[in-house]
Amino acid sequence: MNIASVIVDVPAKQTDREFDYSIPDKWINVVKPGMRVIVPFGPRMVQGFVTGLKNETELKKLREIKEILDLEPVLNEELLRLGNWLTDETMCFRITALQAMLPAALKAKYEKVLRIHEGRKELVDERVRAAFRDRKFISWKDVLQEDNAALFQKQVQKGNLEVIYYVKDKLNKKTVRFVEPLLTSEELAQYAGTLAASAKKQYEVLQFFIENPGKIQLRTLLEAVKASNGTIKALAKKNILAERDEEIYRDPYENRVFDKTSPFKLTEEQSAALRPIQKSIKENSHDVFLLYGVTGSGKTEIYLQAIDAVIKKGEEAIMLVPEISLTPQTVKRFKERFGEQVAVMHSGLSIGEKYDEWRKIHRKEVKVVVGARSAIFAPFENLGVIIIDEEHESSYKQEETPRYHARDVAIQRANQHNCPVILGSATPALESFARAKKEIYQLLTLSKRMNNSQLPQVEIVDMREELRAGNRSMFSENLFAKLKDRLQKGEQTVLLLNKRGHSSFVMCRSCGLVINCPNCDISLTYHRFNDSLKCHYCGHEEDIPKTCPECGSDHIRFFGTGTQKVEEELVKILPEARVIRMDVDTTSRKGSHERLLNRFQEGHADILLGTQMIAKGLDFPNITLVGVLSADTMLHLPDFRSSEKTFQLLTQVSGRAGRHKLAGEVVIQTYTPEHYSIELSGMQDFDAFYEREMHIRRQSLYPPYYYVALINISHEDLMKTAATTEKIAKYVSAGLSPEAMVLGPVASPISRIKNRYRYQCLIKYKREPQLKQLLRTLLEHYQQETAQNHLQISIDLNPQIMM
DNA sequence: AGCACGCCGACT
DNA sequence: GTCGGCGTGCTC
Repeated sequence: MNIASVIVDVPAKQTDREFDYSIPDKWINVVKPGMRVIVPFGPRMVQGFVTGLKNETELKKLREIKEILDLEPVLNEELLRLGNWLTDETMCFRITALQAMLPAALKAKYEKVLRIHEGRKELVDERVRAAFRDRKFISWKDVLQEDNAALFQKQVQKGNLEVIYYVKDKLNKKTVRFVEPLLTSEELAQYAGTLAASAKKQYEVLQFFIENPGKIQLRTLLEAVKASNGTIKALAKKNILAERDEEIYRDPYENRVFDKTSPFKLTEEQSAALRPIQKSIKENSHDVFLLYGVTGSGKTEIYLQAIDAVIKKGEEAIMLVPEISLTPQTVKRFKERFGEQVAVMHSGLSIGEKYDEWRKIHRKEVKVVVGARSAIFAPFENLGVIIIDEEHESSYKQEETPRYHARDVAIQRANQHNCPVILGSATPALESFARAKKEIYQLLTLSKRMNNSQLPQVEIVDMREELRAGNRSMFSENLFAKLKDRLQKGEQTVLLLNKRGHSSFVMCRSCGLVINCPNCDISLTYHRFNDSLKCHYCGHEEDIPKTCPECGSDHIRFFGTGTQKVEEELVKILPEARVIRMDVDTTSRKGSHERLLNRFQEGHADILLGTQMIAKGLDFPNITLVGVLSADTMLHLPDFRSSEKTFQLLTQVSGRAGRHKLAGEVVIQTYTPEHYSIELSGMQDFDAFYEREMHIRRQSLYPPYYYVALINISHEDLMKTAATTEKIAKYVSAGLSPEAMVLGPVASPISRIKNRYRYQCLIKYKREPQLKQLLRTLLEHYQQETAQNHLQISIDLNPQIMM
C-alpha cells in the first residue's frame, strides 16, 4: 500500500475527486485513511484528506505526499463514509463535507511568500532588493498591496525570486509554563545554604519547593512567593530548576464547580417513556423515538437517564441542543450529572476551545458531548444514543453548504452504530410528528408537567381593539396591569419581541420614502446604540439623514418596534422596573448571554426583554408572566412554515411561565387573534394545530406530503438572473415526472443582496429518483459561469427557510 | 481555487 | 516587436 487517494482542499467542481499520491517509504504503514496530509497540487501545496490506500494506479507518474499532519486519523472509517453520504445528500463537494465534520482549527491556512533565490542576490532588481533589505520573506499578499507587484512577478519569472507555498494549521495548542526542581528536597536545602545573602528571593523559591515538592505552574509559583520571572530564570540557569511548557486544554468551564446530581425519581409517565428507550439501548436497535412532551414535562431527565444507561454500557452519547438554548443552565445539568465525562461544543467557544473539546472526544476522554448542530459529527466510535432536543428548531439545518439537517445526520449515524435516536419537543416539526403517526418513528408522549404544575393560563389580546379604545402604546391595558402586578409581588416577567434593533425602518413622512440599503433590497434598521442605520444582510452602515434624500423634508420618522424601543418605553411607563434586554446586540460579547441570565436568575431584574433567544430553555421558578408583544411578526413571512413557526415560538415562550410552584400567566398581543396558529397556541393544543396545519399542507402540496427543493440563482445582472432562472426551471421541469411541480422563476423575498439579484424556483415532488442527478447535471452545465463567479447557483434540498 | 499557457490588441 | 489583458484548461 504505497499509494494514497487524497481529496484536496480545492472546493471546485473539477477537483472534486480523489487524486493519487505516492507514499514515501518512510511513511508506508504510517499514512492511514482519515489523516490530513500536505500534497503538491500543480505549482502549490494544499491540504488534503487521505481517503484510501492502494497499490496500483493508472497514472504513470505520481507525486509524493509532502507531509503528514496527524498522528492519528482525524476521521474514522464511519465518518469518512458519512462524508460520502453528506456529499451525496446535500450535493456539496467532498472536501466541503469532510471539513464540515471537523473543528475549524484543523482547516488549513495558506500563505505564499517570496524569497531571494540563493546566490542570485546580485541579479535581483534593486528596487525589489530594497524591499528585502530588512527581511528574508515577503508575503505575496503584501506585494499585491503595492503598486509595483509586476516588478516582483518578473523577478519570479526570471528565477531570481523563489516562491514558497506554506500550508499552516489554524491549530494552536495552548501551553502553560511549568517549573520543577531538578534536585531532591535535601539537595535543595543544602544548596539554599550556599546562596549569597542578597539572593533572598531565590532562597524563598527554594524553600517553597522544599515544602511543596514537584512541578507547579509558573504563574502560581510567582504569585505564591511574590517573586519575578528573573528569579526563576536565574535558578534555571544554574540547573536547580527546570522550566517546561506543557500543553493544556482550554477549559471554558474552568473555575466552575458542579455539584453532582443523582437521577431523579421519574413520574409514571416519564418511566413509561424511558422504558422503550432503555430497551432499544440494551438491544442495540436503531429506533427513532419522538419524545413529545409538553413544556416542563421533564424531557431532560429522560435524556439524562438514557445517557446514563449508555455510559454504563460503555458507550457514548451525543446530545444536541439548539444554539440559542445552549445556555450555561443546560450545560450545568449535564455537567452536574456526568461531570468530567462531558464535552461541550457551541459557537460561543473560540476556535481553540472548540478544538480542545473535540480532542477530548477524539482521545476518548469523554463519553458525552452536549452541543449545537455540528456536534452531531463528534468522532465517537461506540455511539449508544443520539438525542436531539427541541428537534423542530430550524437551527438544526445548516444554511450554508453543506446544507445538512442534523436530524438526518443523526439518523444516518445511529443506523451505522445500531443505536437509538431520541427526538424531543413540545412542538414537534410537522414532518416528525407525521412520521411518528405513520409509525416510522416511535411516539412517546408526556402530557403532564412535573411538580404537578399546570400549563399557564394564556390570554390573547386583540391589539386592534386596544387601538380603537385609544391605547396607542405597545402594551395593552391587560399586559400593563399584569406587569405592574408582578412588579409589586416581586415576581418576574419575560417579554418577547421578535425583532432586534430600535425601529424596523426609517421613513420620510412627507413623501413616504423608506431608507433602503444601497446594496440590498431591504430597508435599513435604526440602531440606537451608535445612532445609525444598519443593513442586517450586508452590514452596510450609514448615518441617519437629517433631511429626506428624495424630497428634502425633515419629517424623518422611525417606524416599527424593536427591543431597544420597548426598553425605552418601559423606562417611561414603569420607571421602577429593572429591565434586562437580551438580543443580538447585547449578547454579542463572549459570556454576556450567561451574565445577563445570571443577573435575571439572581433576581437583579424584574423584566427580561428579548428576542427569540429567550424563548427556550429558561427554567426560572420566579417567572410567572410571559408577554408576547406582537405575535404576528413571523406570521406573514413568505414561507409555508410561517404558521408552524409562530405556533412553536408562542407555545415555547408560554412554557417559560409557572414551571414550578407559582402559577404562570401568558399574554399574547396580536393583530390577528383569529389566526389558528395564535388561537391554538393560546390553548397549547399541538394536536389540534397539527390536524389543522396538515390539512393545509395537503391542500397546498407542501411537506410532509411533498418534498421541496429550492434553487437559488444570483447574478449581478437582473436580466441575466431572470433569464437563467427561467432556463433552469424549464430544464428541471422537463427532466422530472409529471407529478413534480416547478414553481417559478420568481424573485427571492429579498430580491437583491450585496448588489446581486436573486431569483429562485421551487420544486415540489413526491418521488423523483433522478432528481439529484438532474440537478448535478444542471450544476455541471453552468460550471463555467459559476467558476467565474458571475453566476451563483445554490441548491437546498428540504430548505428550512425560503429566502 | 490558483496558476500557467496562449492568443489578441496596444504600445515603446 | 513586446507587454499585458483575459479566456481555457489542468492539477495525481
